[in-house]
Amino acid sequence: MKKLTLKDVAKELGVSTATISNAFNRPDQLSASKRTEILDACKKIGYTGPNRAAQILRKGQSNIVALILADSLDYMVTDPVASTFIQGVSRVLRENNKHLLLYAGDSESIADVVDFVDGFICYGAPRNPALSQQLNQQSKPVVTVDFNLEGRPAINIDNEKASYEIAKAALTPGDHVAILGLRLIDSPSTCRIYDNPLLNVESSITHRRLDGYCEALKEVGITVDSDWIWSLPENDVVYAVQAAKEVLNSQPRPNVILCMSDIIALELLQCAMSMGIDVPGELKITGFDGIEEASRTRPYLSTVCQSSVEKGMQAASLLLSGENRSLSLSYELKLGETIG
Amino acid sequence: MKKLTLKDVAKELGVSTATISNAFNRPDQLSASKRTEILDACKKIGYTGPNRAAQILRKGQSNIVALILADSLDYMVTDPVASTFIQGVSRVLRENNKHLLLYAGDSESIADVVDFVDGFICYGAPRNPALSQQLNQQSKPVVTVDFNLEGRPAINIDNEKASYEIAKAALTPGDHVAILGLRLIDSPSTCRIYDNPLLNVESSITHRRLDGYCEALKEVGITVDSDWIWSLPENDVVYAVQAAKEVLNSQPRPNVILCMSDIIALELLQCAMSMGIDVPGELKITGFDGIEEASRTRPYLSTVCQSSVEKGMQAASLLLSGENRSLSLSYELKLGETIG
DNA sequence: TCAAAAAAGTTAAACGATTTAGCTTTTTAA
DNA sequence: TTAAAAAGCTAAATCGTTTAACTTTTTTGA
Repeated sequence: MKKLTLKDVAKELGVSTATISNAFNRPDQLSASKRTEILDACKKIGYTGPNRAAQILRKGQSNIVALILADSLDYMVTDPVASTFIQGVSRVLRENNKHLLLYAGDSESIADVVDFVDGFICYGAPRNPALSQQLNQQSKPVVTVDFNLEGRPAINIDNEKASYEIAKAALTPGDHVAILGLRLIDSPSTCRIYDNPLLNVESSITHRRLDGYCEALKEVGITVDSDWIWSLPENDVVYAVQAAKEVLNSQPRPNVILCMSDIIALELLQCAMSMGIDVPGELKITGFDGIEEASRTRPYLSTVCQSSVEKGMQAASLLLSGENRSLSLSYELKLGETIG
Repeated sequence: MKKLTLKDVAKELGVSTATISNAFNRPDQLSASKRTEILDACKKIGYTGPNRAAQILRKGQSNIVALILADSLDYMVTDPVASTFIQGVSRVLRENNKHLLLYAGDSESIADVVDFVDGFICYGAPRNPALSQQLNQQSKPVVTVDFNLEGRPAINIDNEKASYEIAKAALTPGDHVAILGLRLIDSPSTCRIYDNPLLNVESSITHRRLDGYCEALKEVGITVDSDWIWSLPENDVVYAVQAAKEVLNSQPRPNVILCMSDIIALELLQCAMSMGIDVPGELKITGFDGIEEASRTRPYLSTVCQSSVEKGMQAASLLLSGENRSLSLSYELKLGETIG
């Protein structure tokens, strides 16, 4: 049996399609009695309401929000920071009867969805820079997180300040310092910077973090050559392990390593311990993010805690509100046992 | 400036709308020369292709697949098992240019999306049983995972057999056994079964697992009273901690505890160790799932390993293929240090 | 009591495409 | 040379709603 349409129902009840439509969408447009009469009849004959596909076309509204994650979903979905972010987003969307479409930041284009979604939340700089452009050229609302898009509302913490502070807390004059960074250069594999040009992603948060570290280093009177800076292509355990081994086997071994994420820091910590290196005696480690696991290790990690759930909730709220203001969220320094 | 429509383009180029449409969708319907001419012109005037919302209505196809997760997204997105499943799904969808809509299993209804999605993947029994009914009544393709829906293709491992095997490996005649189960009864909080009626979710995998345990217990000649069986409402750390404390403080303390998930088992393990209980000397523990963390603990967990990524990939492939066959995936017993 | 205002419904034109059937024109086959 | 087949294109119907504009009926207030 074919699915009923609004037209069928109208014919059946001997009223116009507009009236049926109004019964569902605009109660003020008809008498209460007629409305309940219609709704009851619909239930009886098995009409569950206006077809959503048609509604989307006609109203130009789908109740679907696209969440553009920086990289392929493959990486992102299992990342603890990203997935708690998704958690926050989904919580608010749900409260507002919106639906969540996950979109990979390394996609070719947003053309596939831009016509029907109600808006975008963009989490991190999309791996494919074309997406940023496309996002900015289209007219649906966008909220960016950990990333900036000219003229669009953004949600961030002050990455530079936070990195400065955590670095400052870890550093002592004379330290030999290494930095394990994220996407600082454009390479698909983990590598030391050497003379590679820094990736110029517009207001990338990892560059902000680097700036913060450098500020602190300068203040303490330490210089770090670019070959003591690593760049991992993804915030993933695989790359973290590799980088950890590399840095710990480099001569002379650094006694402070600043990591741009907890994932990296934890892997480094584990690697160091398995090599019998004393943390924080011989090696101090700092992370970034404040994931749960970071407080369960022994010694527990020094890191910058930011609430991803909060970020997600704020992002979704901001998008739904339609306002165009940006938000700077708070963070918290957690000075743990890995810096003594 | 308003967005261009196919009609505008047709007028501009002096051809019919059908031709423009064909240029984008059915190359065989026009000459190659005309096609490139049209496509070039479109690029020039800034027409990016047919409006997707209109396409969805007209074609009845959106390239969107809804993934219904058992519970609220809030719980599910951060669950390691669920999120690796999502990873698998997203990988295959991406390869096929499909998009992923996340849908909560505790939603009121699927009416919001059923009209426009191309199909459903249902991961676990939806918290709201009405969804199962609605899923079965509608005509779009559905693939179920860790859960069965009459007449629909399903993907599972043999939960009963796997549980039987892991239990068998852990048990010795005379053991005092407890079971930490999942959603065995209908309660929003962690509780012992006592005389509560078992939840009768049609072919719930956790009941299968219980059956497997019981089979093994019977064979070894052990009986387990229902008050030594716990039921957690969610596979979440919070409930796991609570249950762990409860069971470890019960008198007489069991010396074997069978857990229906690794999350539960790991929390139990940690709790036991902090209480100074010797594992596996005084207490043997088994888990279920084979999450990564389970192999990183010391002693490492005995569990049933199943590949969630694989499950996700198979589910998506099956859905896209349109076939109606079910799949029984393989699993692997990992007999670790927690059972000695 | 009566004009004006408000309420309740209806009509018909969008929304922006796809697709079938049919009409020309060109190519092929005999 | 001509009939048949193929290619290329168009007109018009359709997908299932929403909504602006309009008509008719009811209510209101002076």
